[in-house]
Amino acid sequence: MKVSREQAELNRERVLDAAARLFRERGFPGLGVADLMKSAGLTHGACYGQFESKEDLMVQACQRGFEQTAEWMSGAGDRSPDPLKALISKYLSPAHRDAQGGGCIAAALVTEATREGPDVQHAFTEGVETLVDTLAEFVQNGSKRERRLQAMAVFASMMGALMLARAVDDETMSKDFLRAVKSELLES
Amino acid sequence: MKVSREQAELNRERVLDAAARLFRERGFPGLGVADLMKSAGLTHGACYGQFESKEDLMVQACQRGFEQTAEWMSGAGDRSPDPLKALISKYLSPAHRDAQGGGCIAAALVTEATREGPDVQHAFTEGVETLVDTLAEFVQNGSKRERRLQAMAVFASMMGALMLARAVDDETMSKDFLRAVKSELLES
DNA sequence: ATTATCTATAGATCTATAGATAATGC
DNA sequence: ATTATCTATAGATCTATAGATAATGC
Repeated sequence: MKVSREQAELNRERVLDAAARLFRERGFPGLGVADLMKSAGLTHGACYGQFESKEDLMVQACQRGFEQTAEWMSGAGDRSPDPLKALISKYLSPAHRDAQGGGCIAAALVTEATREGPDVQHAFTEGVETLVDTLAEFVQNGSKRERRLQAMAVFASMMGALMLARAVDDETMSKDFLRAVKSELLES
Repeated sequence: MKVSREQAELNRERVLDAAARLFRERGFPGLGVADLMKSAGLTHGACYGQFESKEDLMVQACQRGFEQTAEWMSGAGDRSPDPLKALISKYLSPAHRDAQGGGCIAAALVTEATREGPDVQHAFTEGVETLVDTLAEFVQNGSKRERRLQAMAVFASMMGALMLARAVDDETMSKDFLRAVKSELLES
Protein backbone atom coordinates (compact mmCIF):
# COMPACT_ATOMS: atom_id res chain seq x y z
CA MET A 1 0.00 0.00 0.00
CA LYS A 2 2.72 2.43 0.85
CA VAL A 3 4.89 3.62 -2.05
CA SER A 4 8.29 5.30 -2.15
CA ARG A 5 8.59 9.00 -1.41
CA GLU A 6 9.55 9.50 -5.02
CA GLN A 7 6.51 7.59 -6.27
CA ALA A 8 4.28 9.54 -3.87
CA GLU A 9 5.50 12.79 -5.40
CA LEU A 10 4.82 11.41 -8.88
CA ASN A 11 1.33 10.46 -7.75
CA ARG A 12 0.72 13.96 -6.44
CA GLU A 13 1.81 15.39 -9.78
CA ARG A 14 -0.50 13.02 -11.59
CA VAL A 15 -3.40 14.09 -9.39
CA LEU A 16 -2.67 17.77 -10.06
CA ASP A 17 -2.46 17.26 -13.82
CA ALA A 18 -5.70 15.33 -13.80
CA ALA A 19 -7.33 18.01 -11.66
CA ALA A 20 -6.15 20.82 -13.93
CA ARG A 21 -7.68 18.99 -16.88
CA LEU A 22 -10.86 17.66 -15.29
CA PHE A 23 -11.81 20.87 -13.47
CA ARG A 24 -11.63 22.64 -16.84
CA GLU A 25 -13.88 20.01 -18.36
CA ARG A 26 -16.43 19.66 -15.57
CA GLY A 27 -16.12 22.76 -13.40
CA PHE A 28 -15.30 22.90 -9.69
CA PRO A 29 -18.53 21.51 -8.28
CA GLY A 30 -18.81 19.06 -11.17
CA LEU A 31 -15.70 17.07 -10.25
CA GLY A 32 -15.73 15.20 -6.96
CA VAL A 33 -12.67 14.13 -5.03
CA ALA A 34 -13.41 10.43 -5.50
CA ASP A 35 -13.75 10.76 -9.28
CA LEU A 36 -10.57 12.77 -9.55
CA MET A 37 -8.49 10.37 -7.49
CA LYS A 38 -9.84 7.44 -9.46
CA SER A 39 -8.69 9.18 -12.66
CA ALA A 40 -5.22 9.29 -11.15
CA GLY A 41 -5.42 5.63 -10.15
CA LEU A 42 -5.87 6.15 -6.41
CA THR A 43 -8.72 5.98 -3.93
CA HIS A 44 -10.31 9.12 -2.54
CA GLY A 45 -8.76 8.68 0.91
CA ALA A 46 -5.32 9.38 -0.53
CA CYS A 47 -6.39 12.89 -1.49
CA TYR A 48 -6.25 14.12 2.08
CA GLY A 49 -2.70 12.91 2.50
CA GLN A 50 -1.69 15.06 -0.46
CA PHE A 51 -3.97 18.07 -0.05
CA GLU A 52 -5.52 19.87 2.87
CA SER A 53 -8.98 20.07 1.41
CA LYS A 54 -10.80 20.23 -1.89
CA GLU A 55 -10.32 23.99 -1.81
CA ASP A 56 -6.56 23.56 -1.47
CA LEU A 57 -6.71 21.20 -4.42
CA MET A 58 -8.64 23.73 -6.50
CA VAL A 59 -6.07 26.41 -5.70
CA GLN A 60 -3.16 24.22 -6.75
CA ALA A 61 -4.98 22.94 -9.82
CA CYS A 62 -5.57 26.56 -10.86
CA GLN A 63 -1.89 27.35 -10.52
CA ARG A 64 -1.00 24.30 -12.55
CA GLY A 65 -3.60 25.10 -15.20
CA PHE A 66 -2.49 28.69 -15.58
CA GLU A 67 1.13 27.59 -15.95
CA GLN A 68 0.06 25.26 -18.73
CA THR A 69 -2.04 27.93 -20.41
CA ALA A 70 0.74 30.51 -20.21
CA GLU A 71 3.13 28.06 -21.82
CA TRP A 72 0.57 27.22 -24.48
CA MET A 73 0.16 30.92 -25.22
CA SER A 74 3.82 31.79 -25.49
CA GLY A 75 4.36 28.67 -27.58
CA ALA A 76 1.66 29.78 -30.00
CA GLY A 77 3.38 33.07 -30.66
CA ASP A 78 6.95 31.86 -30.93
CA ARG A 79 8.58 31.55 -34.34
CA SER A 80 6.01 33.81 -35.95
CA PRO A 81 6.63 37.23 -37.49
CA ASP A 82 3.53 38.56 -35.73
CA PRO A 83 3.19 36.48 -32.55
CA LEU A 84 0.04 38.25 -31.36
CA LYS A 85 -1.83 37.43 -34.56
CA ALA A 86 -0.59 33.86 -34.45
CA LEU A 87 -1.87 33.46 -30.91
CA ILE A 88 -5.23 35.03 -31.71
CA SER A 89 -5.72 32.61 -34.59
CA LYS A 90 -4.87 29.63 -32.44
CA TYR A 91 -6.99 30.80 -29.53
CA LEU A 92 -10.02 31.35 -31.74
CA SER A 93 -9.76 28.08 -33.63
CA PRO A 94 -12.42 25.33 -33.55
CA ALA A 95 -9.67 23.01 -32.28
CA HIS A 96 -9.25 25.10 -29.13
CA ARG A 97 -13.00 25.37 -28.73
CA ASP A 98 -13.30 21.58 -28.79
CA ALA A 99 -10.45 20.90 -26.38
CA GLN A 100 -11.67 22.56 -23.21
CA GLY A 101 -9.69 20.32 -20.86
CA GLY A 102 -6.37 21.26 -22.46
CA GLY A 103 -7.22 24.83 -23.41
CA CYS A 104 -7.29 28.23 -21.73
CA ILE A 105 -8.16 27.68 -18.08
CA ALA A 106 -9.53 31.19 -17.71
CA ALA A 107 -12.18 30.55 -20.35
CA ALA A 108 -13.08 27.24 -18.75
CA LEU A 109 -13.43 28.42 -15.16
CA VAL A 110 -14.01 32.20 -14.92
CA THR A 111 -17.54 32.15 -13.61
CA GLU A 112 -16.94 29.17 -11.36
CA ALA A 113 -13.87 30.81 -9.85
CA THR A 114 -16.01 33.83 -8.98
CA ARG A 115 -18.26 31.60 -6.91
CA GLU A 116 -15.46 30.01 -4.88
CA GLY A 117 -13.69 31.33 -1.79
CA PRO A 118 -11.00 34.03 -1.65
CA ASP A 119 -8.09 31.58 -2.01
CA VAL A 120 -9.32 30.22 -5.33
CA GLN A 121 -10.17 33.71 -6.49
CA HIS A 122 -6.69 34.89 -5.65
CA ALA A 123 -5.00 32.02 -7.47
CA PHE A 124 -7.22 32.85 -10.42
CA THR A 125 -6.27 36.53 -10.29
CA GLU A 126 -2.57 35.75 -10.24
CA GLY A 127 -3.05 33.38 -13.15
CA VAL A 128 -4.86 36.00 -15.21
CA GLU A 129 -2.08 38.44 -14.42
CA THR A 130 0.45 35.96 -15.82
CA LEU A 131 -1.56 35.49 -19.00
CA VAL A 132 -1.92 39.23 -19.52
CA ASP A 133 1.84 39.62 -19.04
CA THR A 134 2.47 36.91 -21.61
CA LEU A 135 0.14 38.57 -24.07
CA ALA A 136 1.54 42.04 -23.43
CA GLU A 137 4.94 40.87 -24.60
CA PHE A 138 3.39 40.17 -28.00
CA VAL A 139 1.92 43.66 -28.40
CA GLN A 140 4.11 45.79 -30.63
CA ASN A 141 3.28 49.46 -30.18
CA GLY A 142 2.60 51.88 -27.34
CA SER A 143 3.87 52.60 -23.85
CA LYS A 144 4.12 49.82 -21.30
CA ARG A 145 0.70 50.67 -19.88
CA GLU A 146 -0.87 50.96 -23.33
CA ARG A 147 0.52 47.58 -24.31
CA ARG A 148 -0.86 46.06 -21.15
CA LEU A 149 -4.32 47.54 -21.65
CA GLN A 150 -4.22 46.35 -25.25
CA ALA A 151 -3.34 42.87 -24.06
CA MET A 152 -6.21 42.91 -21.58
CA ALA A 153 -8.68 43.95 -24.26
CA VAL A 154 -7.47 41.26 -26.66
CA PHE A 155 -7.62 38.63 -23.95
CA ALA A 156 -11.14 39.54 -22.81
CA SER A 157 -12.45 39.59 -26.38
CA MET A 158 -10.92 36.24 -27.30
CA MET A 159 -12.14 34.64 -24.10
CA GLY A 160 -15.69 35.87 -24.55
CA ALA A 161 -15.80 34.59 -28.10
CA LEU A 162 -14.41 31.19 -27.17
CA MET A 163 -16.90 30.75 -24.36
CA LEU A 164 -19.87 31.71 -26.49
CA ALA A 165 -18.64 29.44 -29.27
CA ARG A 166 -18.64 26.62 -26.74
CA ALA A 167 -22.00 27.43 -25.22
CA VAL A 168 -24.22 27.55 -28.30
CA ASP A 169 -25.49 24.32 -29.82
CA ASP A 170 -25.48 25.69 -33.36
CA GLU A 171 -22.26 25.05 -35.26
CA THR A 172 -22.72 27.98 -37.65
CA MET A 173 -23.29 30.44 -34.87
CA SER A 174 -20.41 28.95 -32.93
CA LYS A 175 -17.98 29.47 -35.80
CA ASP A 176 -19.37 32.93 -36.40
CA PHE A 177 -18.43 33.97 -32.87
CA LEU A 178 -14.86 32.83 -33.48
CA ARG A 179 -14.70 34.44 -36.91
CA ALA A 180 -16.32 37.72 -35.85
CA VAL A 181 -13.88 38.40 -33.03
CA LYS A 182 -10.94 37.06 -34.99
CA SER A 183 -11.45 39.46 -37.88
CA GLU A 184 -12.11 42.29 -35.44
CA LEU A 185 -8.82 41.64 -33.65
CA LEU A 186 -6.70 40.89 -36.69
CA GLU A 187 -7.78 44.06 -38.48
CA SER A 188 -6.72 46.57 -35.85
CA MET B 1 -52.44 24.79 2.25
CA LYS B 2 -54.03 24.93 -1.13
CA VAL B 3 -54.17 28.40 -2.75
CA SER B 4 -56.27 29.75 -5.61
CA ARG B 5 -55.31 28.95 -9.18
CA GLU B 6 -54.49 32.61 -9.63
CA GLN B 7 -52.26 32.64 -6.55
CA ALA B 8 -50.56 29.44 -7.71
CA GLU B 9 -49.65 31.14 -10.97
CA LEU B 10 -48.28 34.11 -9.07
CA ASN B 11 -46.24 31.73 -6.95
CA ARG B 12 -44.83 30.08 -10.06
CA GLU B 13 -43.84 33.47 -11.42
CA ARG B 14 -42.18 34.35 -8.14
CA VAL B 15 -40.22 31.10 -8.21
CA LEU B 16 -39.09 31.77 -11.78
CA ASP B 17 -37.99 35.32 -11.01
CA ALA B 18 -36.09 34.12 -7.96
CA ALA B 19 -34.51 31.33 -10.00
CA ALA B 20 -33.46 33.71 -12.78
CA ARG B 21 -31.78 35.90 -10.20
CA LEU B 22 -30.29 33.25 -7.90
CA PHE B 23 -28.95 30.99 -10.66
CA ARG B 24 -27.06 34.01 -11.99
CA GLU B 25 -25.66 34.68 -8.53
CA ARG B 26 -24.78 31.14 -7.50
CA GLY B 27 -24.64 29.07 -10.68
CA PHE B 28 -26.72 26.00 -11.54
CA PRO B 29 -25.16 23.50 -9.15
CA GLY B 30 -24.80 26.20 -6.48
CA LEU B 31 -28.52 26.74 -6.02
CA GLY B 32 -30.56 23.85 -4.63
CA VAL B 33 -34.27 23.37 -5.08
CA ALA B 34 -34.95 23.74 -1.34
CA ASP B 35 -33.08 27.04 -1.12
CA LEU B 36 -34.77 28.44 -4.17
CA MET B 37 -38.28 27.54 -3.02
CA LYS B 38 -37.56 28.98 0.39
CA SER B 39 -36.56 32.27 -1.29
CA ALA B 40 -39.96 32.26 -2.93
CA GLY B 41 -41.67 31.52 0.38
CA LEU B 42 -42.56 27.87 -0.34
CA THR B 43 -41.27 24.47 0.68
CA HIS B 44 -39.23 22.38 -1.71
CA GLY B 45 -42.02 19.88 -2.30
CA ALA B 46 -44.01 22.53 -4.15
CA CYS B 47 -41.33 22.74 -6.83
CA TYR B 48 -42.36 19.46 -8.40
CA GLY B 49 -45.96 20.60 -8.74
CA GLN B 50 -44.77 23.56 -10.78
CA PHE B 51 -41.82 22.08 -12.66
CA GLU B 52 -40.95 18.68 -14.01
CA SER B 53 -37.43 18.60 -12.65
CA LYS B 54 -34.57 20.86 -11.72
CA GLU B 55 -33.50 20.76 -15.35
CA ASP B 56 -36.92 21.99 -16.48
CA LEU B 57 -36.59 24.77 -13.95
CA MET B 58 -33.15 25.71 -15.27
CA VAL B 59 -34.50 25.86 -18.81
CA GLN B 60 -37.39 28.13 -17.85
CA ALA B 61 -35.19 30.28 -15.62
CA CYS B 62 -32.84 30.75 -18.60
CA GLN B 63 -35.70 31.86 -20.80
CA ARG B 64 -36.86 34.29 -18.14
CA GLY B 65 -33.35 35.59 -17.55
CA PHE B 66 -32.68 36.16 -21.24
CA GLU B 67 -35.97 38.04 -21.61
CA GLN B 68 -34.92 40.30 -18.77
CA THR B 69 -31.44 40.79 -20.21
CA ALA B 70 -32.79 41.57 -23.68
CA GLU B 71 -35.11 44.18 -22.20
CA TRP B 72 -32.29 45.62 -20.14
CA MET B 73 -30.19 45.87 -23.30
CA SER B 74 -32.75 47.54 -25.50
CA GLY B 75 -33.64 49.87 -22.63
CA ALA B 76 -30.01 50.91 -22.31
CA GLY B 77 -29.84 52.00 -25.93
CA ASP B 78 -33.18 53.77 -26.20
CA ARG B 79 -33.32 57.56 -26.21
CA SER B 80 -29.66 57.85 -27.09
CA PRO B 81 -28.16 59.29 -30.28
CA ASP B 82 -25.76 56.34 -30.45
CA PRO B 83 -27.58 53.44 -28.79
CA LEU B 84 -24.72 50.96 -29.27
CA LYS B 85 -22.25 53.18 -27.44
CA ALA B 86 -24.76 53.82 -24.68
CA LEU B 87 -25.25 50.09 -24.20
CA ILE B 88 -21.52 49.36 -24.22
CA SER B 89 -20.96 51.96 -21.51
CA LYS B 90 -23.71 50.54 -19.35
CA TYR B 91 -22.62 46.94 -19.89
CA LEU B 92 -19.03 47.69 -18.98
CA SER B 93 -19.82 49.75 -15.88
CA PRO B 94 -18.76 48.78 -12.34
CA ALA B 95 -22.46 48.89 -11.43
CA HIS B 96 -23.21 46.05 -13.86
CA ARG B 97 -20.15 44.16 -12.66
CA ASP B 98 -21.40 44.34 -9.08
CA ALA B 99 -24.98 43.33 -9.83
CA GLN B 100 -24.56 39.85 -11.22
CA GLY B 101 -28.03 38.65 -10.20
CA GLY B 102 -29.76 41.38 -12.19
CA GLY B 103 -27.26 41.66 -15.03
CA CYS B 104 -26.48 39.87 -18.28
CA ILE B 105 -27.40 36.22 -17.82
CA ALA B 106 -25.01 35.09 -20.54
CA ALA B 107 -22.04 36.49 -18.62
CA ALA B 108 -23.26 34.89 -15.41
CA LEU B 109 -23.90 31.38 -16.74
CA VAL B 110 -21.99 30.69 -19.99
CA THR B 111 -19.61 28.08 -18.70
CA GLU B 112 -22.18 26.47 -16.43
CA ALA B 113 -24.66 26.20 -19.32
CA THR B 114 -22.02 24.35 -21.34
CA ARG B 115 -21.88 21.69 -18.62
CA GLU B 116 -25.63 21.09 -18.51
CA GLY B 117 -27.77 18.90 -20.73
CA PRO B 118 -28.97 19.67 -24.26
CA ASP B 119 -32.21 21.34 -23.13
CA VAL B 120 -30.44 23.95 -21.04
CA GLN B 121 -27.88 24.43 -23.77
CA HIS B 122 -30.62 24.99 -26.31
CA ALA B 123 -32.43 27.53 -24.15
CA PHE B 124 -29.11 29.27 -23.73
CA THR B 125 -28.47 29.28 -27.48
CA GLU B 126 -31.86 30.79 -28.21
CA GLY B 127 -31.28 33.41 -25.55
CA VAL B 128 -27.91 34.37 -27.02
CA GLU B 129 -29.55 34.62 -30.43
CA THR B 130 -32.07 37.08 -29.00
CA LEU B 131 -29.36 39.20 -27.44
CA VAL B 132 -27.36 39.28 -30.67
CA ASP B 133 -30.51 40.34 -32.55
CA THR B 134 -31.10 43.12 -30.05
CA LEU B 135 -27.53 44.32 -30.40
CA ALA B 136 -27.56 44.06 -34.19
CA GLU B 137 -30.38 46.58 -34.33
CA PHE B 138 -28.06 49.11 -32.73
CA VAL B 139 -25.28 48.65 -35.28
CA GLN B 140 -25.35 51.43 -37.86
CA ASN B 141 -23.37 50.44 -40.94
CA GLY B 142 -22.97 47.42 -43.15
CA SER B 143 -25.07 44.69 -44.68
CA LYS B 144 -27.38 42.64 -42.53
CA ARG B 145 -24.79 39.92 -42.13
CA GLU B 146 -22.02 42.40 -41.38
CA ARG B 147 -24.15 44.09 -38.75
CA ARG B 148 -24.85 40.74 -37.16
CA LEU B 149 -21.19 39.73 -37.08
CA GLN B 150 -20.33 43.12 -35.66
CA ALA B 151 -22.95 42.62 -32.96
CA MET B 152 -21.53 39.19 -32.13
CA ALA B 153 -18.02 40.58 -31.81
CA VAL B 154 -19.16 43.43 -29.58
CA PHE B 155 -21.15 41.07 -27.42
CA ALA B 156 -18.33 38.56 -26.98
CA SER B 157 -15.83 41.29 -26.13
CA MET B 158 -18.07 42.95 -23.59
CA MET B 159 -18.97 39.66 -21.99
CA GLY B 160 -15.37 38.55 -21.65
CA ALA B 161 -14.38 41.85 -20.04
CA LEU B 162 -17.26 41.78 -17.59
CA MET B 163 -16.49 38.24 -16.51
CA LEU B 164 -12.80 38.93 -15.99
CA ALA B 165 -13.64 42.11 -14.10
CA ARG B 166 -15.77 39.98 -11.80
CA ALA B 167 -13.25 37.20 -11.38
CA VAL B 168 -10.16 39.11 -10.28
CA ASP B 169 -9.82 40.21 -6.66
CA ASP B 170 -7.88 43.36 -7.55
CA GLU B 171 -10.07 46.42 -8.03
CA THR B 172 -7.56 48.23 -10.26
CA MET B 173 -7.20 45.28 -12.60
CA SER B 174 -10.94 44.77 -12.58
CA LYS B 175 -11.63 48.33 -13.69
CA ASP B 176 -8.82 48.11 -16.24
CA PHE B 177 -10.57 45.19 -17.95
CA LEU B 178 -13.75 47.24 -18.23
CA ARG B 179 -11.88 50.33 -19.41
CA ALA B 180 -9.66 48.50 -21.87
CA VAL B 181 -12.50 46.88 -23.77
CA LYS B 182 -14.71 49.94 -23.50
CA SER B 183 -12.19 52.21 -25.16
CA GLU B 184 -11.45 49.51 -27.75
CA LEU B 185 -15.14 49.25 -28.66
CA LEU B 186 -16.00 52.93 -28.48
CA GLU B 187 -13.11 53.95 -30.73
CA SER B 188 -14.03 51.84 -33.71
C1' DA C 1 -64.04 16.53 -5.94
C1' DT C 2 -59.98 18.60 -7.14
C1' DT C 3 -55.45 20.18 -6.38
C1' DA C 4 -51.59 23.43 -4.53
C1' DT C 5 -48.67 22.86 -1.04
C1' DC C 6 -46.53 20.55 2.98
C1' DT C 7 -44.27 16.83 5.60
C1' DA C 8 -41.51 12.98 5.68
C1' DT C 9 -38.43 10.24 3.63
C1' DA C 10 -35.83 7.40 0.12
C1' DG C 11 -31.71 7.02 -2.24
C1' DA C 12 -27.74 9.04 -4.20
C1' DT C 13 -23.66 11.68 -3.71
C1' DC C 14 -20.17 14.48 -1.62
C1' DT C 15 -16.34 16.05 1.67
C1' DA C 16 -13.70 14.64 5.31
C1' DT C 17 -11.81 11.64 8.98
C1' DA C 18 -10.34 7.49 11.69
C1' DG C 19 -8.11 3.44 11.88
C1' DA C 20 -6.00 -0.48 9.37
C1' DT C 21 -2.53 -2.11 6.21
C1' DA C 22 1.76 -2.92 4.18
C1' DA C 23 5.80 -1.23 2.02
C1' DT C 24 9.61 2.09 2.62
C1' DG C 25 13.60 4.02 4.89
C1' DC C 26 16.49 4.08 8.64
C1' DA D 1 9.49 3.17 13.01
C1' DT D 2 7.44 5.81 9.65
C1' DT D 3 4.04 6.88 6.36
C1' DA D 4 1.42 6.60 1.68
C1' DT D 5 -2.57 4.63 0.66
C1' DC D 6 -6.86 1.98 1.46
C1' DT D 7 -11.28 0.73 3.66
C1' DA D 8 -15.14 2.01 6.08
C1' DT D 9 -17.99 5.32 7.61
C1' DA D 10 -19.88 9.74 9.57
C1' DG D 11 -22.50 13.59 8.55
C1' DA D 12 -24.19 16.86 5.37
C1' DT D 13 -26.68 17.89 1.30
C1' DC D 14 -29.27 17.21 -2.86
C1' DT D 15 -33.09 15.66 -6.15
C1' DA D 16 -37.25 13.48 -6.30
C1' DT D 17 -41.46 11.09 -4.73
C1' DA D 18 -45.45 9.46 -1.83
C1' DG D 19 -49.02 10.45 0.94
C1' DA D 20 -51.34 13.85 3.94
C1' DT D 21 -53.64 18.24 4.42
C1' DA D 22 -56.72 21.87 3.70
C1' DA D 23 -58.51 25.35 0.80
C1' DT D 24 -60.54 26.15 -3.83
C1' DG D 25 -63.89 25.57 -7.46
C1' DC D 26 -67.74 23.34 -9.08
